[in-house]
Amino acid sequence: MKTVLMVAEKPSLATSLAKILSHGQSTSRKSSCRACQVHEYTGKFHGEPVYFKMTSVCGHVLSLDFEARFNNWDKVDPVELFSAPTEKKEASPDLNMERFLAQEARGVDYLVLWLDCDKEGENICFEVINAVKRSMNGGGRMSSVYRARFSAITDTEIRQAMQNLARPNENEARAVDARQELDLRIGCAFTRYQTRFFQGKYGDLDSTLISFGPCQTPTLAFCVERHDSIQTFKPEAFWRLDVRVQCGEHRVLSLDWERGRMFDREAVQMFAGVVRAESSATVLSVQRREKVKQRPVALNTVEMLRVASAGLGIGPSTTMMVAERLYTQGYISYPRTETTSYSSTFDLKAAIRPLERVRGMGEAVRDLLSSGGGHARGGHDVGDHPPITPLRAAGEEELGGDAWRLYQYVVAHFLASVSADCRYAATTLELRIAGELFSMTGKKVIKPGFTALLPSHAIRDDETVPDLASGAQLPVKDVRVADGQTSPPDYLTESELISLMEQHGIGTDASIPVHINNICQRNYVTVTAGRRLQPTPLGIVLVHGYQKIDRDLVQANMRGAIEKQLNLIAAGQADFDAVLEHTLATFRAKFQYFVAQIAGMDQLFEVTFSKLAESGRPLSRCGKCMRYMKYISAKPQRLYCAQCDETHALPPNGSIKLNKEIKCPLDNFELVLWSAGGRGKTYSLCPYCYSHPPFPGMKRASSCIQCYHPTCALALPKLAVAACDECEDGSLVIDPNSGPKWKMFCNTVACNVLLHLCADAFSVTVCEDALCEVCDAKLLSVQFHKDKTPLGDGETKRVACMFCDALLSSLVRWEHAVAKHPMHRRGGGGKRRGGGGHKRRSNKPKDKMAALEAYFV
DNA sequence: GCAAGGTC
Repeated sequence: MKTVLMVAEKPSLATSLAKILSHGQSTSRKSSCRACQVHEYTGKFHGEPVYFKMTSVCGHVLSLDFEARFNNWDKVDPVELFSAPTEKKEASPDLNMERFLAQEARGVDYLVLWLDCDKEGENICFEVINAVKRSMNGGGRMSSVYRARFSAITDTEIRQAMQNLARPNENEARAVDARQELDLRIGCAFTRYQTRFFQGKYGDLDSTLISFGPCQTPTLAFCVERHDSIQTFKPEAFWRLDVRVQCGEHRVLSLDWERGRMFDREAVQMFAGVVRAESSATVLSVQRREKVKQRPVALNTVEMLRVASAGLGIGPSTTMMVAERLYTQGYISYPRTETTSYSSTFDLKAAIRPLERVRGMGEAVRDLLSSGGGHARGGHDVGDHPPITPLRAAGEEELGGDAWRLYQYVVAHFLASVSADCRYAATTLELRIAGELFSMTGKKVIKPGFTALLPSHAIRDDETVPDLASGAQLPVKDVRVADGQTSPPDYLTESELISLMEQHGIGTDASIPVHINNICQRNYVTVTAGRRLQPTPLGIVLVHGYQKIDRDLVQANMRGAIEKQLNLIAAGQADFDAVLEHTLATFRAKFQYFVAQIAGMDQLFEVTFSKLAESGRPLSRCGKCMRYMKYISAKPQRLYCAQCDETHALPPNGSIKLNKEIKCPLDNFELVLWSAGGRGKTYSLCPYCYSHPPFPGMKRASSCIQCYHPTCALALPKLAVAACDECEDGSLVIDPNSGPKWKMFCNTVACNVLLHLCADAFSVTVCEDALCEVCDAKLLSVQFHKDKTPLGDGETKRVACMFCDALLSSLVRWEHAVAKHPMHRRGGGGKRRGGGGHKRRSNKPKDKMAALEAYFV
C-alpha cells in the first residue's frame, strides 16, 4: 500500500484535519519531535487504497541569517550586510524539525501540503518539500507533491480541498524569501550601525541596543507623532452660549446651541444679546426615533488585544501568552485568527449550552437558548481559523487572575455576538430663539440586548426629553456666555496603536504584540496609566533623527511600499532578483545617506543626553594617568577616564564598587569589586585587564579570579582550592572578603556552584603548596576565635582539607549562587549535599595553573 | 547582540 504524508502548519490543525478526513478514525502517536504528533489512518487517494500520515510543523522550519563570519560586529562594516551571503538555519534548533520531517517521509509516495493558505504558508510548503524530498520514494518529484487549498476549517471545505488538490505556488513562496532577505539586511545594517555609533557616547543613554526595523520603527513613530502633537498643541479659547429654558413649573432644560463653540468672542456676545432680547423659545419639533446599536461580530485576535489592553489593562504580549495557555488547556479556540464570522456549520447552541455554568453568564445563556439559540452578525471569513470562542465552562479558581478575566471576556463577547442588538430611543427636541437654533437630546434604553453582557458598550439613560407640541413656547430662564479652551490630545493608548498598525498593515495579528513589546523593552516608550504609550527621550530623539535625515525611514507606508513590490513577485509579475536588487539598492543608498548625515541625528542626541565627561561619579583610578575614572551606571555600565578619553567595559549586570584602592600589579589600575548581590558571587576585577586579557589563554571579560598572575593575592593561584566538579574547567575559589560568613564559589561565569564554609572563622586562607593526600585539594588554614572555636582543647587553628577533614567538612554547606534571576539559575538552588564530601573525584585544581606556572618559569 | 515571520 502506498503512503501519503500530509503536513499542516501547526499541531492543532493537524489534529482537526486528521479527524475530519478520517471521519474520526485516525490513531495518533508521538514522534521524534516533542511538539508534533502523527495521525494515521487508511483511505483512498487517486482511487487507490493508501495509508495516510497527517502531521505538522511549528510555523517556519527555517529562518534566514548571515553566514557566521558576518555576525561579528567588530569585523563587519554594516554596509556589507546589504550584500553579505546569507544562509537558512533551523528556526527552532531544539525541535529538530528537518530531521523529524525526513524521518516521517521515509518511503512515502505522495506529499500533501496543508499549510495555512497565505504567502507565509506557501513559503513553508517549500521548506517542507526540501526537508522531505530526499527521503521520499522517487526522490520527491514535484509530480507527487500536492497543495490543499482551504478557506475554513469545516468538514465540507476540508473534504473539498482534498478532492481538488493543486500545486504549491512558488512565486508566493519567493515573495516571502524576498521579504525575509530585505528585513534582515535592512534591519541589521541600520541596527548595528546606529547601536555602534551612539553606544558609549552618552553617559545617561540607557540602552545597549538601538534597533531599527521596518515594523518596529513606524510603530514607534506613531507614539512619537502623538507626543509631538501634544507638545506643539496651542490651546485656543472658545466661547459658546449656555441657554436654559423653563419647562412647566418644576423643570429647567439646558439647551445645546446649534453653532456649538465659536472662536470669536465678540460674535458669541452679539448672539447672546440677540437671544437675551427674546423672552421665550419656540418648540420646532420633538422627534423620537428608535435606534439600534449592533452586537459585535465574532472575536478575532486584534480585537481581543484591543479590548484586553483598554478594558482589562492587560498588554498585548501578556494577552497572547494567556490566550495561548487557555487554548492549549482547551478553554478557548485557537487564539490567532483574523476571521470575524462563524462558519455556517458552527453549532451555536452546542457552543452556548456549557457556558451556563460560567459565573455571571447563566441568565444570558438560558435566555439565548430559550429564544432559539441566537444569531450572529455577518463578519468576515479570512479563511485562516474560526473566531475565538470559549470551548468549555471554567471558574475563577481553576484559571485565576488574568486568565480568568480574559476567559470571562471571551465568553461574554461570544454570547454578546449572538445576542440581540441593543435598542434604544433617541429623542431630539428642537427649539428656536430669535433665529438661533437650539436642541436637547435624550436616550432611553428599550432593550439592552448584548450590552447586558458587555457593560462597556452600554447606552446610558440620560435626561428624558419632555413631550412637547411644536409651536409651544418656553420662557427663557437665562442666557450665559461660557468660555473654555481646547485641550491637547492624550498619549496614544495601546489599543489605538494596535488599530493604527492594523490600518497601515504594520505587523500581523501574531506579530503586533511583538513589535509593541520590542519598543517597550528597548526603552523607546513606557506604558503609563490606562495603558497609554509615552515615548522616552530616546524614542523621541530617534524618530526626530530619522525625520531629519530621511522621513521615509519612519513613514507608516514604508512597510506597505515594500509589500507592494513583494506582491508583484507573488503574482508572477516581477522577477525575484530584479525586485530584490532594486529594493536593496534603494535602501543601501538610504543607509549610506543616513551614515553620511548621522551628525544631524547626533545633534539631537547631544541636546537630550549628557556627554560622558559630564556624567557618572568618580570611582577608581586610571592606571595610565592616575586620575579618577567615572563610573557610568547607565547601561551598559562602564568606567570612563576623561583624561585619557577612554571607556572601560564592566560586566553587564551586578553592582560595582572600589576594592580598597588595591592596584592591579600588571597595569596599576585600581581594582573594583563586582557583586551579584547577597546570595551571589563577589569578586575583584581590573578594569583594564577585563578588556585586555594579560596572559595567553585568558579570555576577554576575565576577572581576578580567572587571572593566572602567580603572586597577586587576588588572583587564581592564591585563591583556588579545588577543581569544580560541576563544570568543565572551573576552580573553586575562596572569596577573601566574605568572612566571617566565608564563601567559596566556582570561578567560571556560567557555573553557579557556591558553598559556605567555616562560618565565624576569624580567617581562612589557602595553603598554596600543601595538597590533601587523599583528594589533591589545597589545604585551608583556618583560624577561629578562642571563644568560638569548634576545635577541641582550646585549639584555634587548623590546617586541613575542607573535604576530607571530618571537622572542616562538617562546616561546609553547598548551594547555588544567584546568577541573575532565580529563573535563570542552572541546576536549581538549595542545599546540594551534606558536609562530608569524601566521594569526590580528584580535587586537584585544574591544570591550567600548572601550565601557567610553566609559562612564568 | 541585529529584522520580521511562523508557532511550542
